[in-house]
Amino acid sequence: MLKTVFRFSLIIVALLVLFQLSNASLFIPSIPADVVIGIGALILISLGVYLGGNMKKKKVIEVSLKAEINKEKIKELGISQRELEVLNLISEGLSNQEIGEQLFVSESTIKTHVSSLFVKLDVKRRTQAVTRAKEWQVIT
Amino acid sequence: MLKTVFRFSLIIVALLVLFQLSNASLFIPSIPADVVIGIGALILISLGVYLGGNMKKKKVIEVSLKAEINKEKIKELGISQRELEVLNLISEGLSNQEIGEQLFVSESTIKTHVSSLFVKLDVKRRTQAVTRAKEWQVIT
DNA sequence: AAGAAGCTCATACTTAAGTACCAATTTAAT
DNA sequence: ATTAAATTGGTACTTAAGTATGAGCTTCTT
Repeated sequence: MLKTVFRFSLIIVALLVLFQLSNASLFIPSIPADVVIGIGALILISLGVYLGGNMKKKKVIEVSLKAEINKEKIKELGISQRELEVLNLISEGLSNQEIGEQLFVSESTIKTHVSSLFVKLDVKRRTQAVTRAKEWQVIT
Repeated sequence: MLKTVFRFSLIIVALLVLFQLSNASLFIPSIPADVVIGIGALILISLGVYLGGNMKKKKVIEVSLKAEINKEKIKELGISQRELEVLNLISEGLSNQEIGEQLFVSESTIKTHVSSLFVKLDVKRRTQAVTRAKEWQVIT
């Protein structure tokens, strides 16, 4: 927001400078008006490139960051908080036992969560679960 | 390339139009010079935004597309063509048997490739292999 | 020609993954 | 307070994954 204000200020300043220059050129014949206009044009184009570039950049970054997790989809699938944790650890390549150790529960519990996840994601294997979950933006 | 030429043509045309306008304003007092300059400035800034926007856009897209596969890394790890195929199918969630069917070889062969891959990627499980391979840009 | 590397396949084995059922406990919602 | 959902855990079982080893075959290089 502050940056936007800053940019508009820049535009205004640039315009004022341009007006001053044009007035000067009209009263000082030693500097041709064409040269002044040319310089002004270059400055304005540069300014436009700067402003436009930043705008586009932000847009792209926002898009790539927004494409992360779809909470509605998770709810729609009925995936619980705990299941989501397990799913993320699966995607990191951990075994059921390792996941159990990390979450301080037994391997049996993890197996229950995993089986439940497979039903909700409609898959048969954990590798499939990972790709499917990324497809559906359940994980990143 | 053609687009670049087109853009520069646009710049030149815009400059010429601006010069004409400025000349006209100097001889036709009914139109204040300030107004002409203001309009010209707006046109130039718009042009700059358009040009700069496109440039940045291309840059970002190139970066996001370039971050795909690191062939040198694959060579460095000594991963063969066939192993790479198997690795990609693993990342898609296929079982050893399914991979064998898809590549018209036995499950035994796939197991051999998989074990070989695990050594090269320094992992113990196929889920780990996928995350490691993506880390190292061996697959996308 | 001989060796190296890649691809293939098999057997035998161990381990992890996944399924099916059941059940106790906790937590959140009605 | 009662129902429903979530979390936890167990047993018993089947299936897939992964390891180890050996071997035949092709291709490419030296």
